[in-house]
Amino acid sequence: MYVPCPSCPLRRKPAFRQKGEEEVAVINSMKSDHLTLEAGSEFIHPEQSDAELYTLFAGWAFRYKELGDGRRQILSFALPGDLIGLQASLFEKSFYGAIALTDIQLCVIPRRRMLRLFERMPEIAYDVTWLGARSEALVDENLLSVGRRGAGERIAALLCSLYKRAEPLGLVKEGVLELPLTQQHIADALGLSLVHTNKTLAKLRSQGLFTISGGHLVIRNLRGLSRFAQHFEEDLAPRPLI
Amino acid sequence: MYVPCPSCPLRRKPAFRQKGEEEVAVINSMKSDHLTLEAGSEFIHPEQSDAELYTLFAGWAFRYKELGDGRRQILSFALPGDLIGLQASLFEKSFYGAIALTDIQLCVIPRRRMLRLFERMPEIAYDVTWLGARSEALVDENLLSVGRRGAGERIAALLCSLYKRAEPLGLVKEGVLELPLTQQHIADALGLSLVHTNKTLAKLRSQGLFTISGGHLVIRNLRGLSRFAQHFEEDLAPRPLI
DNA sequence: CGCCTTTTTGAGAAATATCAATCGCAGTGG
DNA sequence: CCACTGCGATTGATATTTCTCAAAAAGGCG
Repeated sequence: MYVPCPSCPLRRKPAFRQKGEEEVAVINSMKSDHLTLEAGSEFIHPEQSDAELYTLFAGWAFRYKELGDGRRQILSFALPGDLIGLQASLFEKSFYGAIALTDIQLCVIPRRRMLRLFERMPEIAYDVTWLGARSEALVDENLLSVGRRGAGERIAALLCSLYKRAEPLGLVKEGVLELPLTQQHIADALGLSLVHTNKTLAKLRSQGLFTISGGHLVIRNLRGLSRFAQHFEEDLAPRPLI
Repeated sequence: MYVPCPSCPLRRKPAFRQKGEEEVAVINSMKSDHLTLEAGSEFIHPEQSDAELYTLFAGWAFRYKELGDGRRQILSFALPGDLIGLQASLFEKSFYGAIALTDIQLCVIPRRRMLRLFERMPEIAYDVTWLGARSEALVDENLLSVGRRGAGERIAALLCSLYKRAEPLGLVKEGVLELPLTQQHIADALGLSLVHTNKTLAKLRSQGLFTISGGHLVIRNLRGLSRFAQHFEEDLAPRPLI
């Protein structure tokens, strides 16, 4: 399957800034491939030296780092429209790995074309930089969580954040968000152990702020959950889609 | 005091990539000011809507975020040559604050000139993006620390990282690095309490891997400290200086 | 049904936080 | 010179949080 950028359904979502035809055409010309990968595939490897730049077209993924003895930290989750691999494609080697959480589709922008892209269309270069900055903002927020929020607050903040990001992508249907995270993923993202994550999650659920089962998340009171988590950031929108 | 980019002493350090005259001239033309600020000054405020882009010319600074009730997380430390404020200058408002740790000097690049910069010199735009990605990499590494390393490892990793970054800037003299961090800063950066930071630091010191007193850090065994911290990242060098 | 992954539970151990002083030292005013 | 003040470092005692280990329960799937 190959989706040409001008007819990309993502581009029409409210989450994204509408672009002119010419710009979309240039983006399309940069795109070298459209990949389909199974859940669990690692498409950027730690230490990999020739990673490409990707836009996640469909599905969920995450970036992670790990220590020598196997301890793993998830750095950020990626949703459709997110750019993945900017660092990895800019540097000589990647300092992180990226794995598909669900089956995914990726638009590929070859790293070699990056500089040419900067020369050819400065607006797009600006947008790439913007998206890189947004990616850092996501990690910043995560670091705040892991460093300063308690276990319950961390989980609440993560759910809020994902929900707020998923909504303008049209991923929330009738109040239900399909969340492909296992409790292990949540623990890995929040710097918690699996067991503690499970117990804390149970406690939160029992307070009635949200429901989560079988991969379906329903937030009964987003305002209240945000307040509990002290999570007050809205997702920046509209944003560019490369 | 005003330092024109072509005669910038920083630019000659081994940490930085040497640039052509023309490029340096353009950078110089972008620079609108050279500020001198006292230690403790906050030069980017959380929520600020019109932050400029800065290059730290001299001194140390840090970026931070905080929760409503005052809990504070330091996101990253900035050393000379580092770009600060890319997110803040790209977005409508800043999601973090930035404060001078020591007396500092900043080169100012007005946010308004950013897009023009992208049009005028794609190589520089590429470098800005590169520096933004490096900034994210620093936060990634911090998040790994806070999420997965124990207190001792966190401190060791932080010291290693700062030392490895300071060295190519010529800030390490006869094995001694002047470290302007208070234990409270270390605690804020690592997601630890002040008391625990103090006790852990004392324990580490007693193991003889390093010495730290009166703001002077001497690492006796960088290899050993790195191994203990499981910190194996070298600072990327050479890198662009904007 | 049997096998695998994920979730859940219980119990005890370890790490880290909090509270409350005290100490050391540099600057400051008398 | 000395008392006084303020900030950062240090210490001891105690309270919480979070982790680890071990095992059982619950689903999903061929």
